[in-house]
Amino acid sequence: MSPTPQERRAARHQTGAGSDTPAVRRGPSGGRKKPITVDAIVSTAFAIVESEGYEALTMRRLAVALETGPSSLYAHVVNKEDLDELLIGRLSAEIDLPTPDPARWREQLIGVCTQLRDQYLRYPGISQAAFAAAPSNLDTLRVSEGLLAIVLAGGVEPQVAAWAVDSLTLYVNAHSLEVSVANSRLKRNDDDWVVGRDEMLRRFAALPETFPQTKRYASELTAGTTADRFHFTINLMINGLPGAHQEGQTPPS
Amino acid sequence: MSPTPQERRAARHQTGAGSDTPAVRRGPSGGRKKPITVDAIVSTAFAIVESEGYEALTMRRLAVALETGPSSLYAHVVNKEDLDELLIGRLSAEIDLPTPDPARWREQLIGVCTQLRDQYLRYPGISQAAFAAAPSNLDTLRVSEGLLAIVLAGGVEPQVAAWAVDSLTLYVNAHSLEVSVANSRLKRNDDDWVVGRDEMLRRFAALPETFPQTKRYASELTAGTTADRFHFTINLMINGLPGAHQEGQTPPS
DNA sequence: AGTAGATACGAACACCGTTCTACTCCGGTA
DNA sequence: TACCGGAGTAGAACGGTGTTCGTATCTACT
Repeated sequence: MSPTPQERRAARHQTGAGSDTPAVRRGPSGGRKKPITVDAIVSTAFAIVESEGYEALTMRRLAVALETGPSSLYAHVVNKEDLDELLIGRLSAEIDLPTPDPARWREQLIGVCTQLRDQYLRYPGISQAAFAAAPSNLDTLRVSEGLLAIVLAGGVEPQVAAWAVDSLTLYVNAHSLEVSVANSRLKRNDDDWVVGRDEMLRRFAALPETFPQTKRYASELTAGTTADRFHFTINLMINGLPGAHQEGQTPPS
Repeated sequence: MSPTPQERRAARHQTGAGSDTPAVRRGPSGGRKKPITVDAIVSTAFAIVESEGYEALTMRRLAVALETGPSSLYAHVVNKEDLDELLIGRLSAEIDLPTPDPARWREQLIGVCTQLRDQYLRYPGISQAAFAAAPSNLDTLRVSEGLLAIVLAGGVEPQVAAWAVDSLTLYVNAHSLEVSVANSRLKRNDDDWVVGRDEMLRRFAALPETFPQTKRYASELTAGTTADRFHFTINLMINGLPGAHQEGQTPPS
């Protein structure tokens, strides 16, 4: 009874929906107002990541926020890796997936990807955890299922659709991670990190003649916000999909 | 004279080609056969990453391999972060860039991306360092220049070309990182990590009815090697580029 | 010959994830 | 009612990390 953290983790994977014990309150609740639960741990972790970034999320920092010791966490969580999985699990659980509409499948796809990006950027650096997280998690699998359904609704061949979903999610992760580290770089300004676009243009202009294209198209290289680049790439991948309803054409009805 | 590591790093960025001091041999070479140089540090680091993975590359492990103490490294390298930058710098320096051929620009692009992936996978997990590395490094900038030249040779509009190069390199990094962590996962098998394709198929089949598409197309979802998926995505992005010579058509000559 | 400067390195600091062990308190049972 | 097993809570500690400080050593120039 009262499953160990290891058993909880196993239940979160594909081994069927684990029979949830009612979790009767046991043990000491001495000077403690609120007992430590997995949910409380995850919520506090999210608060830390949101305000201080993912790299500030340590077991000790988390324990302090919960007014306890680091070892107390291990009664509810297997690992830090396990905690990471819980985080991206809850994050994916809050993505809402539209019912696939064959006429609007491309924008639906963009919508879900944008949701994912927004969540990742809201909790800076958390996409690093998403890279390590197992795809066997039920919550992340739910998002994959939703994406796959949308692409299939677009009439894309199943094999292409399956791989495209993986490509898209991987790119969303990568983009979010890159933006997150760039943002955290310019916060701690001690590093010689190029900040503004004009500064970047000046550096490109000062480049030796070995970089002709970079010098020539410095303006294009530094143009656009991160959001612009995000939508550009997502569109690049989606438009490449040979769906039944191509190139924004409406179906023959 | 004898630039500090900070100055060396600054020279590696875009502040022109730093005047290289002849680096006359100074200091003690007591019981030491070979002096510690930046080059020796980087080479040893590569050897460690190649054989034990990026996560095994610690300052202490590196110091042991060089038969010295950890603090000795900081005379040549600013940071671990700086060491990472040196690593991906040398890695990019070994990419050979073809002279752009407008007739073969797509395969040239694939070739360079494949080279990058091979290097990243040869040193497992090093793509993590590539994410954090500043794009202002001269060696990485050389690769970007080469890629941009190829895409431009394909007749792609400059703005599209500039962004596409970024998208491509970001995806190559992400793919390599994902493959690396997956490989390192199945080495330390203590985790309940799904290994084989058949095991994955069985898990997908055991999924609840909430995952209809995933169950239906489990075969497609688990099909293909990582290399297959890599080339699929690269082609997806490249074929989406509206170049002058579209869809494998030969130019009108 | 002597000194200045560059190099090397041991010791230590603060922090990390994790484990071991003891302790406290509750619920069910005799 | 008394008790006792077990679940939840912590404190202390272990091995590991990146990094800094102070000091010792050796070379090259004055």
